[in-house]
Amino acid sequence: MQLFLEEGYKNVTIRKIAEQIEYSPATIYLYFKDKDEILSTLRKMAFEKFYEFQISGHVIEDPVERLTAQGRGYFRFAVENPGYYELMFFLKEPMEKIHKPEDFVSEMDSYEILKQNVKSCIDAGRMRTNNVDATSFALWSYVHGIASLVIKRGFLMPKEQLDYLVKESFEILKNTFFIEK
Amino acid sequence: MQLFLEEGYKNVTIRKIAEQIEYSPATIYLYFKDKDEILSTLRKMAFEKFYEFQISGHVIEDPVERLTAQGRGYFRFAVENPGYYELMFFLKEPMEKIHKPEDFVSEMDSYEILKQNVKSCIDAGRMRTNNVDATSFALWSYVHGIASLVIKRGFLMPKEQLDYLVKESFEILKNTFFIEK
Amino acid sequence: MQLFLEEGYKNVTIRKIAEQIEYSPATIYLYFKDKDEILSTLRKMAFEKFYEFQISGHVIEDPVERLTAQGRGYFRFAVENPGYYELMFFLKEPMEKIHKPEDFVSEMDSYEILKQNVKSCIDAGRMRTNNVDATSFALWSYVHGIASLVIKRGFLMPKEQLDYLVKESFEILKNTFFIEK
Amino acid sequence: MQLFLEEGYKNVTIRKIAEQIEYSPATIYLYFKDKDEILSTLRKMAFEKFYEFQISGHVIEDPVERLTAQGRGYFRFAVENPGYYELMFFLKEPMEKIHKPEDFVSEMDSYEILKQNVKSCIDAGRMRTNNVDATSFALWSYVHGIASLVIKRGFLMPKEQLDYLVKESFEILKNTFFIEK
DNA sequence: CATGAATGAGAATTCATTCAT
DNA sequence: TATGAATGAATTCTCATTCAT
Repeated sequence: MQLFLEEGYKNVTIRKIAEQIEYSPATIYLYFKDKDEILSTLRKMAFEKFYEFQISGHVIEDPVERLTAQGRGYFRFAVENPGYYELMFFLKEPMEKIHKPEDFVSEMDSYEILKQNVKSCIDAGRMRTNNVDATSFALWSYVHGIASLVIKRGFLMPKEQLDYLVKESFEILKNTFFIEK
Repeated sequence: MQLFLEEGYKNVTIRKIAEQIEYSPATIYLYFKDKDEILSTLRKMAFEKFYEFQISGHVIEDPVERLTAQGRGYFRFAVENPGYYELMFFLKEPMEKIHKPEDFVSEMDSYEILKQNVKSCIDAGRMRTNNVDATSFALWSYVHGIASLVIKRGFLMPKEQLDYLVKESFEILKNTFFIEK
Repeated sequence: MQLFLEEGYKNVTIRKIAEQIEYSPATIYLYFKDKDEILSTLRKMAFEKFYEFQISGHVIEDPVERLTAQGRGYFRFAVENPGYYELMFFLKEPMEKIHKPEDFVSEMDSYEILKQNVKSCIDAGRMRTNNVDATSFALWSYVHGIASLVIKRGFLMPKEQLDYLVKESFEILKNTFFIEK
Repeated sequence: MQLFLEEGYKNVTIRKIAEQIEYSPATIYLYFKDKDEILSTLRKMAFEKFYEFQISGHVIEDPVERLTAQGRGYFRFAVENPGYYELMFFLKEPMEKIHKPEDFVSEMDSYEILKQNVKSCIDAGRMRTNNVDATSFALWSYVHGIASLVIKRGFLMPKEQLDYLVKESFEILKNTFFIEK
């Protein structure tokens, strides 16, 4: 994982992994069937770590606050762990061969939490929208979009400007989607 | 480019390019320094094609309609040309070595159009927000987020459901950001 | 052996053997010095099984019938157990290192039976030849040749044609070598 | 080929070939698609060399002499070039993937010559048999059997004894199949 | 302007074997 | 008697790149 995070997908080779962990390449095959299984495992780990981040705000009473916390957590996870995020949402490779539904469990789990939180907000009359599914998808898209641009296009502008735009975007999000108490 | 779009990034090799264009691999090096330069050029081409798509709605009078057209065009471009979109926004490779500002001209050009359109809408009192930069970034994020999820995560749900969520998300976007005439 | 017969020489690996017998690879080395010793043992087993096949017609009174039965048995064994036959007569591998005479005991035993049967036939004045050794070798060659061609080159022609040629070849063998009663 | 003949099939690796020819392994792939294509080519070469051997007695007038010459040529080729013979008749490997009929042309060509020669002998009333196909197959089997035993089992007895048995076997062959002038 | 011929570096994977426990 | 853990040495194959011509 370290290798992946520091050197990027293309540099994750069996040999480099072996070097890193100070074992022989052959040893790796005692624990993983092939390279895909390694990547697939890393992906699962990333989603699990992500899930923990996502449920951390679960205890917050106020639904809007709770949803906001989840969004904030989502964004922070993404920008603080761009490697994980890459693994989770950008990488095509390990996916192509592995379509075992179980591999997408935690991905869907996180999405479920989002939907529950959205539902709470709508039930509490705190959102301008009333369609749980659509709103959840919209919010996910929004935050995922911001995170993606920051990660992949952040270098196009100075950090301060980017931070400002992100902050304001979240402000807009709040103002446009939510109804103040 | 054809090779890239049809076979995906991983299958774009110098040899296959040479075969496709019916020249020898060595010849390619007369026109491009290395593979990165090829990818970088393809990237530029993708952005140029994208720019044309983006500018096509330029003549529309009504600012909201114009902005909406741009958004629609953006989304359609993305889902109809996932190969180009990959090249533009997901691929890390050719970026890493080349940071010549000129390579980002058309990317920024498209962004400028967006900002102009947003400004027109705000000036016409048709948006709930009033910060041009932030709103532009927010809208970009939103649409980019939807497109990204469709492209990279679309297989997680049936097509009809996905289409429905996308449609509703755009509806929400319209309702939350814009003020009806 | 099962592994050998079902998957062919190339697929007999220590690991697969270990899996099959539900022991660890290391355990195998408690019983066999190395892989060659395993193959060599299998070879011996093949020859033993072959030997049983060969003596089965031992009780037949008439010497020609007895010899014919042995030949028929030989051929049937070969085509019905091409795996064993491969192990016995085509495989070079285990031979190269091991030249212990004891490994060839049963091979020679079968050959002895052949010689005895040939001798009985000659003594009974039923063969056109009178040199026991040479005739035995000639018959062995003949039948081994047919079997080899069937096993290794059978795919070159339709099964019916092959069957026909084999049948006729044996007919010729009978007519040319033996004297009718 | 040299490598094959001297070190045997199992030792023919791309790397060793590269070493032998003093080129890099990669270069080999410029001329051959993969290892199978190399082996397949070697096989074809072996059959071509074999064919020349087979055809060499073609000018002999007397049919029995001609057929005998072919048989002698066959046997000599086999024992003098056991490597080639292995490649042609014992090796399973390269065959499995390649079943292009053209690869068996020269194999069949040699067989055709045999059949013609047998036919001449039968027509000349010089054989005890009268079925061209069956007799050809029988003769092929016989000689192939002798050759195979010599190549693969020759070490089981002293050379002189083996030579004696071979000589006598051919004598028997002559006496049992042919009719003296 | 074009390429034939070549390769160094590296990729994933497999296997027989060892040895401390 | 058994093995978990490990590996050195191979294996086939691919790719971007070079350079004399």
